[in-house]
Amino acid sequence: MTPSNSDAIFSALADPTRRAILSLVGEHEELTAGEIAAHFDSLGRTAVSSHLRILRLAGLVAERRDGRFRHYSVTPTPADAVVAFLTSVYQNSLEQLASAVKDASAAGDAPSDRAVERSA
Amino acid sequence: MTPSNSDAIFSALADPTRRAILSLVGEHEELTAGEIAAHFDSLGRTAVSSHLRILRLAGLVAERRDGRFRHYSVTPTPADAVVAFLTSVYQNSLEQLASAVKDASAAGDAPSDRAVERSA
DNA sequence: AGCATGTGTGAGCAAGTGTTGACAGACAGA
DNA sequence: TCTGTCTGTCAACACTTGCTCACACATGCT
Repeated sequence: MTPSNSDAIFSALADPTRRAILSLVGEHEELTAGEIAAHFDSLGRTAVSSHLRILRLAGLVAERRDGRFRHYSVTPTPADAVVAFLTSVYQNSLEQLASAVKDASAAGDAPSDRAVERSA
Repeated sequence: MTPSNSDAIFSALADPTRRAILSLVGEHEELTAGEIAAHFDSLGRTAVSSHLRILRLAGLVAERRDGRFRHYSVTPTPADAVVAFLTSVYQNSLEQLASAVKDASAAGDAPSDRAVERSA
C-alpha cells in the first residue's frame, strides 16, 4: 500500500484502547463488534466501533460480514511495517531484537501455521 | 519497564516526524540537536526540541550534554516493549515475525537504502 | 410486512497535540 | 566580563482526536 500506511499503523497503535482491542482480538480467532465492545465497560459501543474503523483502515484488523454481525480478526502482515521500522532504527541491536522475538516465541505457545505472504 | 512506558513509546512513535528523527539519529552514533533540526527544513528548531523531549521521556533516545551541545543517540532497549506487544498480538504468526526480523537483520548489513517505508 | 437486533456514521463538544514566537540558561571565545 | 552560540522551556494558537448522542442501514425473526 501507500507509504502512508505506516503512518496509519503507528497512529492506530498509539491509542492504548486500540492496542487493547487488538490484543483482545488477537486472543481469539474472531470477535464480533458487540463482543469486543462488551469487554470495555468504560467505553461506549460507538467508540469501539470508531476504533475498529481506524484499525481496519490501518489494515490491522480484517472485517468479515455475516448477516447482522461483523466479525473482526487480526491481520498478521502489518507487523512487517513495524518490524521494518524497528530494524531501520535499531540495526545495531538487531541481534538482541531477534532474540527477544525468539524468547517471546518460546514463552508463549507458538503453534501457528497461519500462512502469510510477506510482500517482497 | 512500566506498562505506562509502553504508552509513551507508542505515542512517541505515532508521529511521523518523530519516527524520522529516530531514524535519522539511528543512522549515526550521535547527533546534536542542531544537526537534527538542520535536517528538517520544514520544521522549526523548537519543534524539533519538543519532539526530542518526547522521545527522551519515552526513553527512545538518550541525551549526552557536552558543553553547549546536547548529543542524542538511540537507546536500544525500548524496542523490547514494542516487540513484546507485537508478540502478544501476533502470537499465531510469531514464526513469521521472527523470520522477518532475521531477514531484515541479514539484509541490513549491505544493500538496502534503509527505507523506513516498505511499500508493498 | 413489522419489529427487534447488530452495527456504522455524522454532528457536536471536550481534551489532547504540534507549531510558533519570545524568553532564559549554559557555555566558549575574545 | 561581555558577547554570540546552542539549546530548552513557557504561553498561545490552530488543528486533531476521542467520546457521546441520535439516527440510518442491513439483517433476522415472527
